[in-house]
Amino acid sequence: MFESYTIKDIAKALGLSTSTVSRALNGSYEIGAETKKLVLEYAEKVNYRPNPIALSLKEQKSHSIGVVVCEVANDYFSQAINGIESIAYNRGYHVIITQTHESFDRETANVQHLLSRHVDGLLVSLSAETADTSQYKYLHEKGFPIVFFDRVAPDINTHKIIANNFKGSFDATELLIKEGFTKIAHLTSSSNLVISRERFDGFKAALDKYSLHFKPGYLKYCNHGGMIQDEVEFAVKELLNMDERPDAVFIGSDRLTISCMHILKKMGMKVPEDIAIVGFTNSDATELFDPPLTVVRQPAFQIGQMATEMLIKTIESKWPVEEFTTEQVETELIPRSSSQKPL
Amino acid sequence: MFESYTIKDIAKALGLSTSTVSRALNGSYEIGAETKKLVLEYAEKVNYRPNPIALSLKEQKSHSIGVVVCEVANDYFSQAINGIESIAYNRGYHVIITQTHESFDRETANVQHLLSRHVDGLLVSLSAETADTSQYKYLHEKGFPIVFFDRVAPDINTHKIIANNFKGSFDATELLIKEGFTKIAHLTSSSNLVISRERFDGFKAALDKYSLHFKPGYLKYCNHGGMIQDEVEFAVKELLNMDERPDAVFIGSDRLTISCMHILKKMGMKVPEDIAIVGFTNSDATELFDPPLTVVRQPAFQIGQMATEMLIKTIESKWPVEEFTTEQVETELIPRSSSQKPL
DNA sequence: TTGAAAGCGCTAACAA
DNA sequence: TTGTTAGCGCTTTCAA
Repeated sequence: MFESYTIKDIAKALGLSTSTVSRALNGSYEIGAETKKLVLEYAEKVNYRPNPIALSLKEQKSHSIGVVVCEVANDYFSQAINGIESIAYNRGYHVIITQTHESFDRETANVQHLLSRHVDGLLVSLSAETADTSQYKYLHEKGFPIVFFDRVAPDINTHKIIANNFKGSFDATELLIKEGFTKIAHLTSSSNLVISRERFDGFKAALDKYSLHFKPGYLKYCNHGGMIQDEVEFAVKELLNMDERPDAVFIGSDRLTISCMHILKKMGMKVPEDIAIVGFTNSDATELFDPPLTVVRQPAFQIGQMATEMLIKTIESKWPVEEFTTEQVETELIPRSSSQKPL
Repeated sequence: MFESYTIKDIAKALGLSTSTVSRALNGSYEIGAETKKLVLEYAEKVNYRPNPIALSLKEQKSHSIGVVVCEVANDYFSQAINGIESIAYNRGYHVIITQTHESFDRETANVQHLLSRHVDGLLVSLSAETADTSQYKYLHEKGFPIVFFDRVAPDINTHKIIANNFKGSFDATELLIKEGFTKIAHLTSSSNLVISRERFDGFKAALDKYSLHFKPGYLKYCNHGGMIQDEVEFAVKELLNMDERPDAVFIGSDRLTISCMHILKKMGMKVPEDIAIVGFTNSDATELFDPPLTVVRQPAFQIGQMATEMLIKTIESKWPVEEFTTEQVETELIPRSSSQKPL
């Protein structure tokens, strides 16, 4: 084990009491300038580092924040985590990341685990399976700091930060319509998720604006968020086997977009000739795809940063926080060939 | 703050002493069956969770492991972290992730930060900039558990886990040679990294086997690991502007592979017509590229798992660990069109 | 079989 | 200005 100096060691070495040393180290007023200098210099010399565990025990705070996401190996989330980490690091918090793999049970277990670790707050993006948010509601009512990002809980009035999913979807769908596509399907994540609802609404609104009839069969949910490959494949095939096969599909999630492209490729379908594609994704490799993919991109890094700032502010608030805000950030539509109407 | 029951609460409620409760909870022998049952039932009822911070303070262990990687938003590392998390979670450790962004200074700060947090051990993959590994050497000599993965420190005799970079590179290069390419360049990460050396050696060995002359100008290092876009662009352009322009390039890292593809696309170069490509990358979207990319893939998830298992074993060893192993895992070459000789 | 008490590193109320 | 002491939650020796 790697050990370091304690306040006690310093006290002993200098012939002082631990409280004096503590005071010197913490820049208290009630301390002699001489003593203070002495302690500080010695502490510097032996490279003294306060033991955060002891501090945590004392202060009843762990200086850590728990993160609940479906997966790290997902461009959106890895970028968001990057943002989370950048803020937390500077503010002296450490970040404990847990993955749900889109399972509600795993999510519950993770939250329990994080609580038992006494995290000071939670940054959560719900799993695709999660329909029941009562555990969060309970915590929130007890005054425990929680910030939701991306996949938020609709029925909990706490801080939230989300992309403008409606507009992102509207714009993407409108792009397809303006290109001349009329039979536009929508492949999306779990119907449990608010983002799925919002993205559908944006999609539907664009259809309505151009008086295109919405065909219920053109809407496909993947309730496991695409974690089960068969689920996506089944949905895509159903779409392609319809009597009136869609000529374009707007996809509502990162994982689904990439999965769908794999499936289409495997089936030998040509994009955009056989079917045009626009999808939500934060992968920066989509420009290199065949064809280059038209995407809706979210500012994941900033979302992570904002969520973390909000959370830390809530954690450190002297007063119980009663006012909660929902921040919305804009998405970016990047038009490329996958959404172009073939001549 | 969200609070939970303590051993003291239970003791008070049951009219017992804290030590008795502690014994009951820990399945000690020296306890009456009745009392034990009573305590256990009550603990269950109130959903008692031991305070890990108090435990850490007592045991002088934090039950956390520190991870040092260059970036989370990188397919190789996000997959490795996934593996790390999967093991750590089950073994009751939590994982603190830090990112170096390929900077040595940031790496040093991260290690200090992790140590001040009293992590029980370190899982590290060096930054591209890191030439000086003395901080690790110092810790290792003090008996502090460290496991290196992927980007290992050559001069420290501790546990390491790496891919068979030599063979991965040899196979990739051989594939290009067998296809008929003769002017093969090598674009790789920092010359500080052992993996760069190993990958170069594999590359060179394949050249030698087929009696192809190695042209020093065909070797390009990116000492910032591709974090600086200009650095990659400069290297690629130099390669393309050579009198005897290479007809293929073997790329030694994930980030570089994707960057290089972006640059070639921007320059309007055709792959593999103008230049063929094989690259190390763990992205699962490369199949969708134009053209589909021939890649060397590492079992990142397993590497993360193995490294974590080794680390936890070292941490929990009763005896000072003296024997260190270097585990090697095989890479996978996935041939696709980017390495095919045009007819 | 159970309880009292000390101690892990630190802070802070209280005393001097 | 400095020291003494208690206490954060828990384990563990020692005593009963």
